[in-house]
Order: sequence, then structure tokens, then C-alpha cells
Amino acid sequence: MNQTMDWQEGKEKFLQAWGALGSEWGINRTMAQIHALLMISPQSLSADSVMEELKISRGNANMNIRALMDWGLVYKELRTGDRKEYFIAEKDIWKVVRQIIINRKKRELDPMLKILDEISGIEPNCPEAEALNKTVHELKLFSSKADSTLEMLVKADSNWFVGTFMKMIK
Amino acid sequence: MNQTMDWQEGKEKFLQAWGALGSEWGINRTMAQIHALLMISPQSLSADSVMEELKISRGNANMNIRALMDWGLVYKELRTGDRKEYFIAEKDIWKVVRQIIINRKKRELDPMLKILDEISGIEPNCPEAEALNKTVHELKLFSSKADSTLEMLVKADSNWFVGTFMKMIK
DNA sequence: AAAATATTTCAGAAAGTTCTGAAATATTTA
DNA sequence: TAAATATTTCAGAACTTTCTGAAATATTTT
Repeated sequence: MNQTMDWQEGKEKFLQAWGALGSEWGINRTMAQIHALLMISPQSLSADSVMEELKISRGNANMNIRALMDWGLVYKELRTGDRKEYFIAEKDIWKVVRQIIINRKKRELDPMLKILDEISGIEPNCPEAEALNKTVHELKLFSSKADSTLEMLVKADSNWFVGTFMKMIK
Repeated sequence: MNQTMDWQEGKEKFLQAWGALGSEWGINRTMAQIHALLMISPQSLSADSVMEELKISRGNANMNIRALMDWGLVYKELRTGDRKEYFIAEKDIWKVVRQIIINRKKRELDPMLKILDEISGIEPNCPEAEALNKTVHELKLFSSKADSTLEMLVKADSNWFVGTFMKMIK
């Protein structure tokens, strides 16, 4: 019989999968797993709960929760009459993706555009220099387009995206 | 005086920048640098030239050139009367990006969709299970959309993309 | 078929990253 | 202000990834 998966097993699979995906994206495994755990938690969790659920040390939990907050993917939540801090993840997947785009764009695309500018305009006095110039020029065009596309995606809200953009590709 | 950068210096900056960008994307530094080197070379290069230019070992060069060929970003070129193999990079940046999308989609998005399907339909008999179901459901919707968007981008050719898509965001 | 040359493989070394756990610091309560 | 509790930091350990270089394999020439 096609026995339905139970919650515990589903949760574990999900944490695993999200952690693996994270590593492929240069986000570390634990950071991705903490994010996943918070995404599927109905309540906010304390650092201790995170440590226990994922079997990780206090230092590790602290560092990665902090990083998630820096990325704007996790918020602190204070409960009155409780000294601990609790953490809650952004659950709107579109907002999550948007935060990630913003962060990566800042870290990667912007520096790349800067360097391409610096390399522009080398004296084309040999085939090598010409080839370099050509590649740099094309990359600049492409990056600027990518840049404005991402800018647009970041500014657009979820509904606009689903409505307008998705209609286009039907 | 605003002295223009010379070719050697520009090349080095470019190789550095591309290598760094690669590591942020889970592509290893050397692989990215070999790709960059081939992108800005007017001629195809032998493994030996790559080794010498980037100061890397034969094994390293071989492994990463191989990986680049697997990704469809670099091709082998044979010269008549020469026993060595020469390598040349895909220089159309749009094709490069397309290959990368294809590869990453296969490695990441497809497995994620598969796992989300497996986790679907857990008995919602507690708030935890409900929250998991909700997250999984939303991720599935989002991933399918991302999937078809990428499918479209992959099928579209460069000109279509620049014309239609870019006009839309003006 | 032997010599010359080119390519691939892979074990161990080097480099890079992530994690632990205990100490330091900060904050709240009594 | 001292004790209790919570959070942060960070040196070294554990783990992961990447690289080297020499040996094995493959290919071409004589």
C-alpha cells in the first residue's frame, strides 16, 4: 500500500534537501538547514531549539542565525516575560528569493561591473588585447541587462510578477 | 595622468575576477579561470599553455578542462599535423549563460521538485505537519514557475531574449 | 613493435571551510 | 551589585575541496 509519509520523516527529508541545495549555492549547509527548519515551524524557535533539532553546537547555531538575519531571511522575535530570543523565518517564498537576489547582486554583480569598467579601453595593439576588449565589452552589455532585469524583479511585488511576467511565458 | 591599463594587467584582473565569481557560484576557481582564459584567447590553447598561463599542474588543468567540456562551455579543437589537443571556449555570452542554466537546473531544480513531490500529502494531523505541508505546497508552485521560466529562457535564442524580454522591462 | 609524445588517473598533500566548546561579554533578575 | 541566564567570540579540531606530480594508459610516429 502507498503508505503516506509521516511528519517526522517528511521534515527530515526537507531539511536534508534544503541543506544540500544551499551548499550548491555557496550558502553553507547549516545556514540553509536552519532556514528550512524555521520555514516549517509554526512557532518561532529559540537558539536552543535550533541546536537540539539540528544537533549542532551553540557557536554554530549563533553564527548562522546571525548570518540569516544579515541576509534578511530571519527575524528576531521577543516574547514578553521571556529572556530568550526567538527566531522566525520569512515565509513568503517570493520575498525569500528577492532577499537572496538583492544580496547576491550586491556581492557579485556589482563588483563584476566595476571590474569590467576598470578593464575597459585597453589599447588594442595586438590580437590578444583586441579579444580581451571584445569579451569585456560583451560582458558589460550582458551584465547591465542582467542588472536591470534583477532590479526590476526586486522592485516588483509578488503579484505583479505572477500576473505579468508569468502570463508572458505561457 | 589617467594612464590606460595595459593588456597583461587587464588580463590578470579579468582572470582573477572571473575566478572569484566562480567560487561564489559553486564553480571552482580554476575551472572559472580556465574558462576566462579561453574566452579572451584569440586562438585555441593547448593544455600546456593553460598550465603555464595559470601556473597549475597538469592534473588540475586536465580535470577542469574536462569539466568545462562536460558543461558544454569548452570545445576540443584538433589541428592537422599536430598531435596535441587544443581548446576553445564558447564566446557567445548568451550561450554560456544558457549552458550554465541548463546544467544547474538539471543538478538542482529537478531534484528539488522530485523531493517536494515525495514530501507532498502528509497527513495534516498537527500544526507542525500543517506548516510543513503549506511550505512544501508553496515551494512547489514557485519551483514549477521557475522551471517553466528557465525552460523558456533556454529555448529562446539570444535575439528573441534581447528583443522581447528586454523591451518588457523598459 | 619500439620509441616518442599526449592524456588521464589518483593517492596523498595543501588549502579552504565549517564546527565545536569553552571562555568572554552582555543582559536581566533578585 | 551579585547571581543567574543568555549571547557572542574565537582558537583549534574536524571535515571538505582542490591541487600536485608521478605513474598508468593511450595514441602516434618511425
